[in-house]
Amino acid sequence: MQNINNHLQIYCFLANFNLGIEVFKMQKQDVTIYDVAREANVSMATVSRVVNGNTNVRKETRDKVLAVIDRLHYQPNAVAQGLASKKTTTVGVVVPGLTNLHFAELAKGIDDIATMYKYNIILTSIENNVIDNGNVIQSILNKQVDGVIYMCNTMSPKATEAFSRANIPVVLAGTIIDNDHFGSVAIDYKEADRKALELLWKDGKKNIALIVDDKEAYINRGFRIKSYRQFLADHGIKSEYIYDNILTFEDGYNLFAKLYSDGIDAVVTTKDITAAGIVNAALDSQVSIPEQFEIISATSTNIAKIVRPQLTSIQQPLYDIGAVAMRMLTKLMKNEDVAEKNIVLPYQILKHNTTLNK
Amino acid sequence: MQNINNHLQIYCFLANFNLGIEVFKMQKQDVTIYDVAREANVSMATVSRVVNGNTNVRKETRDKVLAVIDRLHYQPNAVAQGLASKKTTTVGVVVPGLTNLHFAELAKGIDDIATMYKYNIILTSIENNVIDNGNVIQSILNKQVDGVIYMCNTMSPKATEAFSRANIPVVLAGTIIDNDHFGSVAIDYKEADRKALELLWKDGKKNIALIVDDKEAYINRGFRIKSYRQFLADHGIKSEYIYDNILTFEDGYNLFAKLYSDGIDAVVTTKDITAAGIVNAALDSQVSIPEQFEIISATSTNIAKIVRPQLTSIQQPLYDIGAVAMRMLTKLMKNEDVAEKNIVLPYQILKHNTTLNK
DNA sequence: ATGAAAGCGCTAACAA
DNA sequence: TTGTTAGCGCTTTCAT
Repeated sequence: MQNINNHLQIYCFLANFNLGIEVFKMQKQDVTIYDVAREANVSMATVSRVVNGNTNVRKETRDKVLAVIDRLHYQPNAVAQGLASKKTTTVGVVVPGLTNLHFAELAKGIDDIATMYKYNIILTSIENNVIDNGNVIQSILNKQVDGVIYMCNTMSPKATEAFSRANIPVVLAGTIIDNDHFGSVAIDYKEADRKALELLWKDGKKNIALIVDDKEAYINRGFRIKSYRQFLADHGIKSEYIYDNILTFEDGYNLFAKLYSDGIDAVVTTKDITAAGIVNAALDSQVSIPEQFEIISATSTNIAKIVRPQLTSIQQPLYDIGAVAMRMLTKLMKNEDVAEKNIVLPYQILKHNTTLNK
Repeated sequence: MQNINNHLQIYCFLANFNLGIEVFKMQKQDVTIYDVAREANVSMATVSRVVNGNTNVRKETRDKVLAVIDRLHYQPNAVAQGLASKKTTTVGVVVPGLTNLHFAELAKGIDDIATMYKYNIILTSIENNVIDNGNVIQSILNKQVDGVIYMCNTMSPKATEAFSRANIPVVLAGTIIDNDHFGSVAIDYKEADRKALELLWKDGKKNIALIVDDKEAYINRGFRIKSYRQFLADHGIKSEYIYDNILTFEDGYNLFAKLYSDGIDAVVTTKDITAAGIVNAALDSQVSIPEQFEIISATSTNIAKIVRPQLTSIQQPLYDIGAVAMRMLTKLMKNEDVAEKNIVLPYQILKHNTTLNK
């Protein structure tokens, strides 16, 4: 409802814009490498060498050139550099939606390392329920990015094909996809989920459910759900409770009634924002947490510590995942050796107040 | 502390990478506009026209070219396009840190409109307490972005200078800066804060404090703080309580003790994440909200509804601000007329449970 | 409606 | 150590 209002509001504003059009005069860049060369009495090649830190330049020459660069406020045109060198020092970062902290914390790790290595980031989001026909991927590929960090849980065939044709390195960050051409940095999702489930079991909970965003995503299909079924089998539990397509705070809040009527007494959720919804719904229904109902979130952002009672969660090293993924990408982009293309980082289960056992 | 751990962890990982280097073989793009032209028996110019939707092409010719494009999987090189046309269909988005939802919700508005108009986004973050010497700004300018959305609360002289030399449109989103060369989309911060303060006053609170992130930011210095002082003057209040540099949940949590000992009974905070910290600290200190202590957040993200009691807050139309800013930017980039370069959007004060008066 | 040709600003052989 | 030159892949006049 609020979303609808938002959108109505904006369309009104957009409609009210004046649509007059002026002629656009194209103009060349004011000061180019050629100007610097002329002013410094050297060739373009020498200026280029100075700009790129090539050591084959006499110190006096270098200083002379730098002085001119400074005086003219010369700045290299990265587009021209990119065309000539076939390297753009730009990486594509593909995320599944912008409005979640999980992405933000990963992105910080990526950004810090990217900045350290002087790469710029082209950010592209593929919203969850939008069918990606590969266009957005193709669009960043056309921009000649040197590599891509991919954070979505699925990849369309078109996108896969586009990546393979582009022949640039791709590293998955905080996700796993059924494609071993890509590097990856993640945690052991299968093990982490199993530990969370055992924790709930040890607390005496019997009807434990799994709540996921997208059943078909490989990370769920291939790890979380497998882990859950293994857990059920090992404990001789017959009934399986998997709730799918739970994405937002509201989804979580609204799901609780169903969980309750299904007799569920503990859940592992994919996202802490949905866990927050469940917690609040439980409290509003006078269900006591953790005595009557336990929750563990498989993901932990700032939200996990704001919710009261504070969420027990699997704490992934989000910043590290982003940073290590980006570091791996810089190596792949420079064709340096990478010892291990599939890195598994450690995680912790932080026991707070949505579980009994401390 | 957690941050320190994070960083230690990552440095270990980075250090363990193998550093072997291979020679990098540069290769030309596989299929270019030239290949298409040859295969279709037309000139490059014609292919270019087809690619760019120029209508001056016979239908048969167009179809023939499109067939070849399809067969060869031709994709235009955006870098070459950018160099030749001096337009990159890329915009820079500058944000003050990645890890807050306030940015994320604005970014979604920006991203949606950018996608609609086929612009890519180069995302750059300027972390709060880092002195920006203009390098990150210059770096995106060198990439020849066609325009910039700027979301930080301050701008260094170097950055200002770089923008003015680059001569591209800049639109401020959700912020105000002391520079009228830029377009802007925001709400009336002065009025909104005043209304929040009056609300607290009407509830009988007498010692009302203002909590800001950065006293020197123009948006605070020129609007919020002015508004606060006017409020004090109008009510004949002598003592001014402004708390500066409160940025995180923990900052808010830790600040509460001081607020309490200073005799504060109500606050307006800049960010809802710090408000959340204050709320939790108050509850942990057995101070009842809103009876003994009231809080209004001047910003409202998803966090405002997760905190219990739910935050009373000034709800800015974040999505709209981003979307309208981006829409304005598209117009400026195409040299179209823009009726009003400084747009003020409506806001609401959402009364929830951290204030008495409903 | 189509083609020829001159750049866009830079890098990177290759020479000197 | 420095300069010459030929592109990188595309757009855009200007002819035709």
